[in-house]
Amino acid sequence: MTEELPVRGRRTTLADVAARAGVSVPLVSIVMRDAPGASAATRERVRKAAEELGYRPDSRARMLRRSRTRLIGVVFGVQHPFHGDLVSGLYTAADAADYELALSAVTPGRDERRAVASLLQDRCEALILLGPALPTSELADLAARMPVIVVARPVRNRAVDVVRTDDAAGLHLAVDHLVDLGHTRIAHVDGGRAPGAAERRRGYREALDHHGLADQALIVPGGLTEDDGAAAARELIAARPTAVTVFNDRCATGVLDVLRREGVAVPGDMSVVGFDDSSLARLSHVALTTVAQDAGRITALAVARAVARLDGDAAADEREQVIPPHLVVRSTTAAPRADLAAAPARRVRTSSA
Amino acid sequence: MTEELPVRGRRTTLADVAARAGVSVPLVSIVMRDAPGASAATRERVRKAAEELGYRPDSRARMLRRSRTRLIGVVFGVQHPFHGDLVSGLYTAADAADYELALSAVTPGRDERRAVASLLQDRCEALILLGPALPTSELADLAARMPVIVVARPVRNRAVDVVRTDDAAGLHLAVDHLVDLGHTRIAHVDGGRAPGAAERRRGYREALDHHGLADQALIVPGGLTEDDGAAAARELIAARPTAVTVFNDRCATGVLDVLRREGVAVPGDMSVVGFDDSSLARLSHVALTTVAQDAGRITALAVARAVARLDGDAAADEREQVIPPHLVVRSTTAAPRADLAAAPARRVRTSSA
DNA sequence: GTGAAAGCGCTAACAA
DNA sequence: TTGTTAGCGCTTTCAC
Repeated sequence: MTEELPVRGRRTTLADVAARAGVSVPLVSIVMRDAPGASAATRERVRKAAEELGYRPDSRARMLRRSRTRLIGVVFGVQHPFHGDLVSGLYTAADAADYELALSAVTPGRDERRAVASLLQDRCEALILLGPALPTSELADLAARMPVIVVARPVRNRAVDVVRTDDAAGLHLAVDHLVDLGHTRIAHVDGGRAPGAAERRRGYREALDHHGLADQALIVPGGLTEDDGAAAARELIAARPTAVTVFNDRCATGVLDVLRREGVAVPGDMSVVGFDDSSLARLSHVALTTVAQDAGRITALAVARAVARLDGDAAADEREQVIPPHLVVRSTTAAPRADLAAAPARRVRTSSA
Repeated sequence: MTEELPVRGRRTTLADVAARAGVSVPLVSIVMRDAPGASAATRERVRKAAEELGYRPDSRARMLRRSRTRLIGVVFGVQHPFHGDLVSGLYTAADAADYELALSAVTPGRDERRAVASLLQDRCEALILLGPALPTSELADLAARMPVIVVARPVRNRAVDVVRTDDAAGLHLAVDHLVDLGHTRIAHVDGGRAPGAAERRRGYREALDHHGLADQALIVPGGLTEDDGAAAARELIAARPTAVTVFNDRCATGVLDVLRREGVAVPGDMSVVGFDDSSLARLSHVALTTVAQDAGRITALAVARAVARLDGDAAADEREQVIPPHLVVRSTTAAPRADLAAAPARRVRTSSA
């Protein structure tokens, strides 16, 4: 308790603790690491000395000396809310596996290459990249040096491991749900060239096809942001499907906002389904029906895979792990109104009374 | 270009490069650091060897050897969008000052204490804490060990440096703007115990007072999230001010959404001002009038202060740097409707036609 | 301009 | 159980 905080200046080292406890340096090391090879009495004394000096081990020196650093590098986008969920999960998983995480952010002024380079200098043993935009060839080059786990982006290359949500299955869930409610004219606002967008488009088409609705397919160009959704909403208002699946929750929020402002009731006149189950979707006043990615499972698998590669296990395993999403039904989906279900598009304006 | 990527396994070291170039290890070190003391010819040869081997310096060994690590630790909240802007700015500023950043995230499962502890082990020379919730006493303890710069939270303790937006001034700007437009009944949705909330409340009161509107003050309990705003909106609908200043943009978004859904036109029936100028506010379909924090300036000053403390400069300077915000006028504020400006509250429902 | 020797803080291997 | 010796990859004297 009486941690006598050392003045700013030279750090307290093992040698300081050793001197104070009257033992050798390696013995202190043994005690600090809880390694076998010291008597209970010594441990006691050493711990006390360390506490009194406010000693903190130097992870750099430790990693330098050990052959292993037990350090996993993580590249994430500082703007992307879902990456926040993933980073949280990664910490938990790494902790359980007794690994440390080194975070490196991608920002408007710092690209992925720089983010990766700094992690290489830090001597990370493996890299976990969240939704990277790097070309496959560079990912493969990296993977030649160290285990690389790509999260939330499909990569066709056997050198890297991939953990991602089954995006196509997610759209099947969404479309099936809407069809169950009685919808037949279901549009899709896509994500352009964003990671996962192609799979979601494909899932949408497949699902419509599966229900014999292929000729009703309508794909509206969208994107990742609320603004993209807002723009897409204007097209939706013209085309008037009774339901729409949207690339992600942010985009869906933009859709919702414009729809409502233009007098199109949701879900009365149009049902909307998002993707991600981000905090946006959960907001009580938004209450967006959405496809949830299992961030906890994805991150656990990503770390597990990194650890397996490092330990040399499972080297022949499947390279890609595709995690099924699940549907979270909230308040933006409902059965189509009787007069809309079959009839062609018409202009509708609901009084909210 | 022909970077012959070494197989996974032992890292390439200075010794490898030295052997390949046919020189000694220290000489390679000199070349890699661009330090004086090597002939042009040697530099050329060494660089070539390093490139061919794909050599990357080991930052841990380097920091261990140098007395200085030139490493600044940053604690940020992975959920908070504004922290993303700040982290971006910090990277830029650190880069310019030739410092590295070590990021440590606060997540639902990882508290500030842990985040700080890991940075201490990494031998950071200074700590920048974004909106920390740690008690002042702990901040002071930390500051006894190393320079601590707190961003976006006022701290009454001479041991730590603080860089923050002038929250009170921000509310003056907002209220002045609304008064200029002709509003007299201006409410405030507050941020509860969030960092900065008290100052914003105070600024709101002061500004009203300054305009002789103190008796019109109405503070509605709010919070940081959209949901908090949604809840507050219900109270606003009952009280019917003609304008409202809201703790932050997220909360303001919740307010906006509920107001509009309940048929209260913005800015027709009620003007709304946010705080932060987050990406939310900038969205074209939201177009929120808001008080902008100068993230670039805040982060530049935070890094500059950390560097100054480390270099021993300016040790006697002011401990707290308060940055003036500025108002960004968008589309959620306008003059009050003639019948609302003076008249007491009444129920209004606008047809959007 | 270049190389040899020492040491940052720590841990692994061995000896006592 | 404990101490001694060596060395991780790098930078810093200090000779040559």
